[in-house]
Amino acid sequence: MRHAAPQDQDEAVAAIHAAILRIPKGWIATYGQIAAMAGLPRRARLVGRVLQRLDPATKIPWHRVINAKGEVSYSSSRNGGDSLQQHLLEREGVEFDARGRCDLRRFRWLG
DNA sequence: GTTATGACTTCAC
DNA sequence: CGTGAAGCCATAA
Repeated sequence: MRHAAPQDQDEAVAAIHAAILRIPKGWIATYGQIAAMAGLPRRARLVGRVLQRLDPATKIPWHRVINAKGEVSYSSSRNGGDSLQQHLLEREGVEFDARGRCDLRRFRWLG
């Protein structure tokens, strides 16, 4: 058989969603961390791609997912507001720097 | 088929 | 801590 896993990618996306949903409130996780706990060690980019393509009314706490720099990633065509994500995190107790960065070693979810 | 781009990561300077 | 370069993977043209 040539195709052993035709919808393998779909499972990966589902795993990413589950991992993000697993993040407790007031904590944050990086793309690489999410990818790793989802079983995708080298697919941090895939996580970002999934988050950009998910629905505007999703129940996924996408605002808890940030990059390795501890800052909220921004896109040219992101849907919604620019400071929305930071605002949501601040609401959950995450402190942000004046530059829009937070201390990863303090708020990063260990899993 | 190749080339370019992107909600990324990591190392080196 | 900032900037630059290389790496990895999926989507689009």
